[in-house]
Amino acid sequence: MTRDRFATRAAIIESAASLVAAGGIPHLGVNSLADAAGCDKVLIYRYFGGLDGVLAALGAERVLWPAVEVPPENDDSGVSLAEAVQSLLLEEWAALSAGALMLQSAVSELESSRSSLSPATAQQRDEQHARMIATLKTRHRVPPYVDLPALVELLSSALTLFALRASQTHGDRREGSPAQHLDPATPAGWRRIEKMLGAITRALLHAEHQ
Amino acid sequence: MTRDRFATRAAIIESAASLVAAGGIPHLGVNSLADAAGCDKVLIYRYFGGLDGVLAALGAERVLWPAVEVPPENDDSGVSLAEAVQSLLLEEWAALSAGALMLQSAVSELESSRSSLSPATAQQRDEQHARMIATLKTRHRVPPYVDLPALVELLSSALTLFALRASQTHGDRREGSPAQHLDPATPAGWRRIEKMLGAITRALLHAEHQ
DNA sequence: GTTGCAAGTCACCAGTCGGTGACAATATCT
DNA sequence: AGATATTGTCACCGACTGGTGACTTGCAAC
Repeated sequence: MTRDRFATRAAIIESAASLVAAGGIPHLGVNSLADAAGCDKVLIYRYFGGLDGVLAALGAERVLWPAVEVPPENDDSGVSLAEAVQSLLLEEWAALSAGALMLQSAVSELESSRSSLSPATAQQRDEQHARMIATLKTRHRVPPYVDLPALVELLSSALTLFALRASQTHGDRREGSPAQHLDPATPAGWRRIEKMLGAITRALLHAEHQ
Repeated sequence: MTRDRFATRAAIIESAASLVAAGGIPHLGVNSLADAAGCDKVLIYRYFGGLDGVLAALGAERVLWPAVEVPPENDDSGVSLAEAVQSLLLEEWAALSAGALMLQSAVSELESSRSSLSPATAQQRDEQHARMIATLKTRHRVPPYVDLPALVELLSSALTLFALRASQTHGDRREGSPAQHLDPATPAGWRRIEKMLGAITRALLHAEHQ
């Protein structure tokens, strides 16, 4: 072992990230973390003061909420505000679904055993949405009667829950679903959700509407 | 102790319900459950085969998802389809927020440590939504171009996530939120969400639209 | 009453958890 | 070189976990 404090510190955080991504925060323990990082568990207490310190450091230097970027420079090239909002939300959903650590940190907000990751996640999400709305407002005219932050928050929450549920149903599709039933984890079901998303944004954000 | 198998069985399930409601499924253990139920833990294995059996029994005989009822008999008395959908969703949200066991079982769907409560929750939710849509369709004319199940699923998911997040933020409001920020756990923020909900249902479900 | 079976209790197992003190090895500075 | 402070290792602690076998208590049928 190279006696390098920064290196082992980084190894601990790295291992914590992958362990959390794999099994969730409740399954993260001092022993397993030290084992995965290839160091002794006493170093976790020395460097971070305990597991919670590791999670705090993890939240401080990792991306816990997808940072979607508004596509550059085609300000008014035919793309409407409704389409822009929809595509941003779908991008956020895709990035969230693909990032196991993001998914787990999103779940950590909801668990009764709170961790230091939860506030970091909430803050990153808020900042990201604020940035998204700010750039949208500079590039499109937002009708004054529509509450864009509320709309984004509502739709983003719905998509987030879909992503969380989908991440837990791996092939164990439940049968007996009536034809009427809609399952976002199914391609057909997801297409309906996408269509509904488009319908909502179009109905609310098109200027000719009320 | 009254040597009554059914009584102790019921006591175990009852204690399991309150323990889960209080601390979540991950905090439910054989020892604590037996202690709370006032019986020996070996009975848990004898009667249910283990903790998972208790959770399965719990899911089978408890309400894990609010069963909101369509208000009776005022079919066309001025209440529009949009208003009906909105009020049903708000009722569902209120019932979900008030039921600790419901909240915890909803979280259990998202945890990596799956339990036998998750499928029961999902099934109850599906059935409830299907019933809600069915009665809505009999009492109101639903425009053919609108996918009512998808709309309900999307809005219900958003409200569910709001309820889950709110149940975990007990007074530890985070500061430094910009004026632009929207927090559903705040009265003002929640009012904006409600308004947005109304705007969406109205924009999509009013016949004169599109 | 006496017998038999189910209900309930107790003691214990092996394993894991988080956490700590004493110690060895290495790097750094004089 | 030697002295010192830091980095890493090891062994151990008490507490708790899920789980099981051997036991005692009580009800109910005979």
